[in-house]
Amino acid sequence: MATLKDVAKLAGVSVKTVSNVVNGYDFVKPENRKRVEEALASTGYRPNLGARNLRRGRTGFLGLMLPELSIPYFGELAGLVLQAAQEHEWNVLIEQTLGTRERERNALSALGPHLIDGAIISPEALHTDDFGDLAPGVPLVMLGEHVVDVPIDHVGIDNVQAARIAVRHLISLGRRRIAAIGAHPQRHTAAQRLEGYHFALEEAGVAPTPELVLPALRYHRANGAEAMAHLLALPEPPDAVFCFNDLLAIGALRAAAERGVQVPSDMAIVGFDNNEESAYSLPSLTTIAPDKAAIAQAAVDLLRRRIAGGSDLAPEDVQTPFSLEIRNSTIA
Amino acid sequence: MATLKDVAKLAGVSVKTVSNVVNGYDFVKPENRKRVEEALASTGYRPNLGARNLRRGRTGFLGLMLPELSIPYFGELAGLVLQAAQEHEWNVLIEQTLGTRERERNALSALGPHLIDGAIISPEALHTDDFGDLAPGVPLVMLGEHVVDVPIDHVGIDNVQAARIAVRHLISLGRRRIAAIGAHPQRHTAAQRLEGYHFALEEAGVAPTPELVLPALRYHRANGAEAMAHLLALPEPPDAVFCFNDLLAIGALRAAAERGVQVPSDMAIVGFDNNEESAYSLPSLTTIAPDKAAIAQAAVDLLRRRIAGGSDLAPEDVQTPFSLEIRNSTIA
DNA sequence: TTGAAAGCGCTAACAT
DNA sequence: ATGTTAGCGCTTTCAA
Repeated sequence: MATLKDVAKLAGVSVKTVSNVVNGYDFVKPENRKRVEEALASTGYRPNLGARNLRRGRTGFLGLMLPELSIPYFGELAGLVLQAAQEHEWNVLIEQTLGTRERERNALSALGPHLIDGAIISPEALHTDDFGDLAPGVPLVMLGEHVVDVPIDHVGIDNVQAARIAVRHLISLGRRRIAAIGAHPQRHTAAQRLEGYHFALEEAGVAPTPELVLPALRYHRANGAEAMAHLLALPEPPDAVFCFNDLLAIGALRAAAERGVQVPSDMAIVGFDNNEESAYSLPSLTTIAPDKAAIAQAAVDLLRRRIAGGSDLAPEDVQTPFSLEIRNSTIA
Repeated sequence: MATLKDVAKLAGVSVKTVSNVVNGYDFVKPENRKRVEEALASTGYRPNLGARNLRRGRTGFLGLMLPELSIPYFGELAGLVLQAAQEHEWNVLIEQTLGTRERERNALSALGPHLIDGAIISPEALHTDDFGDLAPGVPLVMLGEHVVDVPIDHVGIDNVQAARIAVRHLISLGRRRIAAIGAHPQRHTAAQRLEGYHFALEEAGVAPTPELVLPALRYHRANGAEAMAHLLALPEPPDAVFCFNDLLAIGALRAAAERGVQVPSDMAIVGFDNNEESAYSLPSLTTIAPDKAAIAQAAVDLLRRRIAGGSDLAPEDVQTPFSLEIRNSTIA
């Protein structure tokens, strides 16, 4: 592998001149520039990024901490973050945490400042205190969950409002016995979506029914199926369900089908996330569709701002748009 | 950020001794070891990986080139590769190509030897010649597609056999008019699966019907729906379809449902990949289930072997196991 | 067992 | 406009 020195020797100039050419410094004698460019081409020179970054004091990497790539929402999001980062010549290092606090803490401290210039994190179980032993100086952007008392940048949608719109849609369809699947004692987003759910019920004058609010330990398809099975075994089952994500909804859809419950006539279902698969389920899923590209873009932009601007900037909270995607799980 | 030097000064020893402790070198005087460990702890020292790797001549990174993280198969696979790589203290750098030759070539040359120790690539459109201008010296493992005349390691399943088993399953169910969705002029795996399809028909004494073999430009849900719509418009539609991946099958499922065609009674459907979502579709999808964890593991192992052993080793071809997952899209 | 020092490839301050 | 050189933080050879 050719080094700057090799190229310099071949072109008969100093490393400085070669470095100047490589880095697009303007003031190089045309003749020298030409010789250098030829030498560059003939050696197939490629800068050693490790060395460059060592010298520059940056790494060229962004960290992306998320629960699991196999979860559609995160797979889709990660793809978009990769694209947004690529536009600024950042490579992205993905760290999977499986949503456990233990691994989230590890990831947080593993993302040392030597390895990355900044990180986008999508925590699920992290506590406020976990940010204490964090390597300082690593710019962070938090996605989704919003741990309020940690002063870092945040990108997400208005979960309360989104949930409210989802449930309002069910109410507009004449449903009154509306369940919720996905309550979770620790998760902030769960609390917000639950709040939106209650909000919508209240503004429609529907009394809340605690037995219709089901928890979900994890937000996988199996959990949704389980919860729906439970609801259908109730003396008086609901006529609609708002699921806190699409996977829960897909699971609910299956549990309903297995029991011969017709969706949407007997039971309307709304999800959250707009996974690609949700447009193809049978019936297709009505869901809240966050603008994932906007989330990825905002996260990368926020990181750039903070890497450039330093830690004295006040933490920002960017709200990205979303929409309600109406499909056949609520309207035949 | 504390450096080795800082720690050495604090502990009153040389950097060498600190380095010895950090790297687990055994022969350090217990007393010094203790002092160093204390200094390490009190400074919160973290090695600068860039510097370490610069010195060691390795980077600590693995490249992973794939079409798109939002495609479930690749999302799931990427997650498993990350896990396998983590066991050997490798970070993984993911490069998305969207399956275009252009971007696959770029990715290949971008994965310079300075950046990564080796790469796992899952090409879709790459030609043999594209490997020519490849930075040499970068150990490569190819997944899925098997460009035969490029001498690099390969991991995959026996596609011919898998397809044969899938179609044989349909035949065992009494189906005789069996379509295939996913033919593609350039893709090697498509050719193999088609071969297995023909193989199974032949050994059952079923005459092949060219009009039942449908191409798919891309392997997305929409393409499957389109192809199925085409098949159902035929004067004599098939009674079964073998789709070259699960996304095509999910699309086919939907197109069938939209036209009131009952699956599996009127039409049996088999997929390929065993995406997580396929266990939850309605009906659930019978599919070929490759052992993705085994693929990820084998790829990382092969890379380790080659990074250690050099380029003189003969290219290996590892076949990983798979199974036929029978669900309700073929048997009610 | 440990210290001193070279050097990985690069950038940039300084000198010319 | 370009050459010389220090030094980023680390590992490792050589000497002691």
